[in-house]
Amino acid sequence: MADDGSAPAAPRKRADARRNEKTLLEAAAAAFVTSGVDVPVRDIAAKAGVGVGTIYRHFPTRADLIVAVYRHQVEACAEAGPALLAESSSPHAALAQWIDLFVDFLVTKHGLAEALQSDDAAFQTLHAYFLDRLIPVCAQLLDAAAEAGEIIPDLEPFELLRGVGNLCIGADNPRYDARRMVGLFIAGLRLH
Amino acid sequence: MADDGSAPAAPRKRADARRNEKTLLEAAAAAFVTSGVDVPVRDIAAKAGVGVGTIYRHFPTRADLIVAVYRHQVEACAEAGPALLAESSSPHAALAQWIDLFVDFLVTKHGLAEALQSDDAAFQTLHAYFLDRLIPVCAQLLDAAAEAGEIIPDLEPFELLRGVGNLCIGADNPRYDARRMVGLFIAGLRLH
DNA sequence: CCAACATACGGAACATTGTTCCGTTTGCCA
DNA sequence: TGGCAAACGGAACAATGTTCCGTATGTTGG
Repeated sequence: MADDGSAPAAPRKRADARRNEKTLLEAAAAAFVTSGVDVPVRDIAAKAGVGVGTIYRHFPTRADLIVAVYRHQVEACAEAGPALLAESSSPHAALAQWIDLFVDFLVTKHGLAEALQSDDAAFQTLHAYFLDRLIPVCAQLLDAAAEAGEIIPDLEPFELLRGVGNLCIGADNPRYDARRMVGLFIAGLRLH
Repeated sequence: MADDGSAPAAPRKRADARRNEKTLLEAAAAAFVTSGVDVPVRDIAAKAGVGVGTIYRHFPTRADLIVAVYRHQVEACAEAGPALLAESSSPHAALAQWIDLFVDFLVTKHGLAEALQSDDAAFQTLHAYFLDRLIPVCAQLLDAAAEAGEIIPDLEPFELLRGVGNLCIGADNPRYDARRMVGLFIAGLRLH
C-alpha cells in the first residue's frame, strides 16, 4: 500500500535503535510492575542497560512510555465494548461488565489510576490516548443504556471514566475495595 | 518519671517562635489558596519571610502544616454530623448533606483530595487526622441509615470517605463535576 | 541592667529525580 | 572501506525536599 502517501515515510530506524526500544519497553514493563509507573527514569535506564538520554529519545515523556507498555491492554478493553453490548442481556449489564474490565486493568497497574488524572503536563499524552480510545466506546454503552431507560441521561462519558478512574486510586490498600466502590457508583446511575 | 502528670507541660515557647508559627500559618494558608497544598516549601518560607529550617522546626511534615491550616474547617465538618442527623428528615438525607459538606470542603482546596489518599509517608499525619476525626462521625450517619434500612449494610466508613475523597480529585476540571459524581455514588448506596 | 544560656533562626549544603545537551560511538550505504 | 548521519551515554543543570550547624536572640538569675 505504498506507505508513502500522507505518512511521513518512516526511513527505517537503525538496528541498535530498534533493539533498544524493545529492551526499554521490556525493562519499563518490569519496572512498572515492581515499582509502579512512577519508577525513576534512571532505574528503567539502568535495568535496560542504556543511558537516560536513550529513554528520552525513544519516549519523550513518561506518558509515551506508559502508553507503549499498556497499548495492547487498552485496545483489548476498547474492543470488548461493542462485543459486550451485543452479548449482554441489557445495556446496563454490558456497561457494568465493561467498567469491570476497565477497573480490573487499572487496579493491577500500580500508580496508573493516579497518573491518569494527574494534571501534570507530562501526562498529557496519557490522557489523550485513554480518552481518545475509550470515550467513544463508553459513549456507545452509555447511549444504549440511556435509550433503554436504564440509567440517567446526560452523563458524559468523560465524567464516567474519570469518576471510575478516580475510584480506582489506592486500590492496593487492603481496607479499600475499589471494585466494590465502582460497583456502587455504577448502581447509582440506574433510574429508580 | 515525674514529668508532672500525663500532660507534657509545655514550657511556653519563646515569643519569636510563637510569632513565626502564626506568620507561617497565615503564609501557608495564602500559598495553599494560590498554588495548592503542593506549593514548594521555599515559597511558603519566602512568603512568611523566614528560612526553610523554621518551617521544618514548627511543622516537621507538610501534613502537619496542612492539618494546622484546615483544622478549624475539619472540626466544623465533624461537628455538623450529629446536628444534621438530628435535624434531617431521614438518616440518608443527613448522610447526603454531610457528604455535601465534606465535598464542598475538599473541592475548594486545590490538591487536598489528592494529598488525602497519597501513600507518601509525609502524609501519614494528614491521613490519621482526617480519619480519626471524620470516621466516627461518618460511622454514626452510616449506622443510622443502615438501621433505617435506607442503604446497604456493611459499608465501612473508611471506604465511603475514601471513595468520596477520590471522586473529588480533579474537581477543578470544568468538564468534571465532582459534586454530581459523589451524588451518584451516594445514590448507589440506597437499597432498591 | 547585664551576663549567660538555651532556644530558635537562616540558609547553605546535600539528596533525589526530571530533563537537556554534546562529545563519542556505531550502524549503514556508496 | 570510508564517511556521515543516527543513536548513544552520561555529565550537567534544574527544581524540590530535607538536614545541619554557626549565628542571633529571647529569657532568666543575679
